[in-house]
Amino acid sequence: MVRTRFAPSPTGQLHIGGARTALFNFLFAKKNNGKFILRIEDTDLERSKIEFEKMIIEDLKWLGINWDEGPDISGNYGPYRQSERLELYRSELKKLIDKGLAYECYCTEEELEVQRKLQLKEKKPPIYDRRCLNLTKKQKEEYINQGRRPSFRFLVPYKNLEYTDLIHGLIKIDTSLISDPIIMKSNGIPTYNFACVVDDYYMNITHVIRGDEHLDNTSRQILIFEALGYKPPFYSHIPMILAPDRTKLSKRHGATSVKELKDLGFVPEALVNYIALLGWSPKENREIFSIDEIIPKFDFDHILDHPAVYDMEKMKWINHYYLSNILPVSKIVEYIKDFKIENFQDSNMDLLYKIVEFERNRAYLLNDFVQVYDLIVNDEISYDSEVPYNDFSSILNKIKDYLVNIDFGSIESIKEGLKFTQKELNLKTADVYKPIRFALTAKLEGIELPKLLYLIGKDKVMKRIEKYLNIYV
RNA sequence: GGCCCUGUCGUCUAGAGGACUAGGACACCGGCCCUUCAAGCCGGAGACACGGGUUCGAAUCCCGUCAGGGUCACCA
Repeated sequence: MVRTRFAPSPTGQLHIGGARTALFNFLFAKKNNGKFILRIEDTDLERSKIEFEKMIIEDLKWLGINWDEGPDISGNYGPYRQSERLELYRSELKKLIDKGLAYECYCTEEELEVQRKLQLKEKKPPIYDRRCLNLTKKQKEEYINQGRRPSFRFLVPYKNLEYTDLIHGLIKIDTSLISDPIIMKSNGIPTYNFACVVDDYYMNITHVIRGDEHLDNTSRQILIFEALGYKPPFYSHIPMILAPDRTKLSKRHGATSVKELKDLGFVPEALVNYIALLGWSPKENREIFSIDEIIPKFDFDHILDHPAVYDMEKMKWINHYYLSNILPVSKIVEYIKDFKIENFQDSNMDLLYKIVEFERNRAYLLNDFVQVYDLIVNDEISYDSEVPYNDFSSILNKIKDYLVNIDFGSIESIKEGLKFTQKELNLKTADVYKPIRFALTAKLEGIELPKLLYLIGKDKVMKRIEKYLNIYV
């Protein structure tokens, strides 16, 4: 039985890269009728916050990536928070100590830092020199008397290690180049590389799918698996997602967390579709897939092994496609209500539905609907005095006389009315449309004018035009 | 600096030695539609990092160079 896991540390919001890692783990598990596990790696006491865990869980659920076992669901391999598994790590550490494969280290962080800098300065790789490996009992006592608490290091066996990564293929490493990693901190909390191994083993994880940045950790982890006498899982290191400047994605690159993207007006179906296509592609020339359509197609053969730069424009296009072609109007309305929309009253539900119907073919983000909503509901229009369009007044004075007589019953009748007006006044379409739109919204572009008029209604249309005419006499 | 990973249009990618005049999508440019702005439809431009091999034949295999990324924490 295939078992995969997504193991975020709750030290921040769910990142687009993390979301994709979760997605791939989810897809692979589902494809193989396996289980997908959510494990919280909260061994960093300083930075881990329960709020972040909640946010990550919320974002994952919003995306439609659901797990079979996790901190909020019972399972046979729990608990699913590392902070609740401390006893296990300690007993596993003891096994290593008994085998002579882990040793106490009394070096302080400051001492290690000094040594590291020295090595780097001499252009040497910063590797721990094992100075604490053969400490006598007396030396240890002295350190303890000084008030030092030991951390534990894993004794790396020097050899040529080979393993197969499901995406990169055969990987060879000379382990003598690896520093003995600290596996248990002096505060009694395990370190990532240790807790991860212990949990992957005890949770029966068969496939570890994670970002390329963990490739170097893998050799350490396999070594620990072997030292414990456990069989390591299969590893798949998926390429990283890079910012447009080809560096690691970070805050300074703008919206990169799922929450931010959600607040920008992206819809989960589109987001999932887009991130699935970053680093993976199906055989067909197709761009639009629902998560359920991807599951049977998903395989490691089509995961790329080079990083992908993420492109907000394409993400927007996919969002636009879902808004205009895929999602039902009711679903979009639901998302909009969930979205930040000020002064919304349930009595305007009908209006919202109409806006979605009329505007979906133009909208790229949910925010586009909200803007139209505001345009229609808000009668306080602030015309930018800088805009030199006061000359609309004379035309508008003529147009309004025709406008009063137009039948606002349907979009078609409005269209006809406008055409009639335009012909009577011997004007171009633009010369009729632009002034009306500007008087109504203080903008020169947007939703189709007849639709705008229909949604605002004749009364308000006439009032707004009068108001405009009063300002620009 | 050591080690590891990677290099196809600006970006995401198709490509598993001959089907490649290198295909698709976003963005870009042009046209059509509508005598508004868009959307939509049609078309255009645009890439195998470089240099050596191997082979009858290389985007595809090998080596080197260059370039990018990752990593070397009592962070994960």
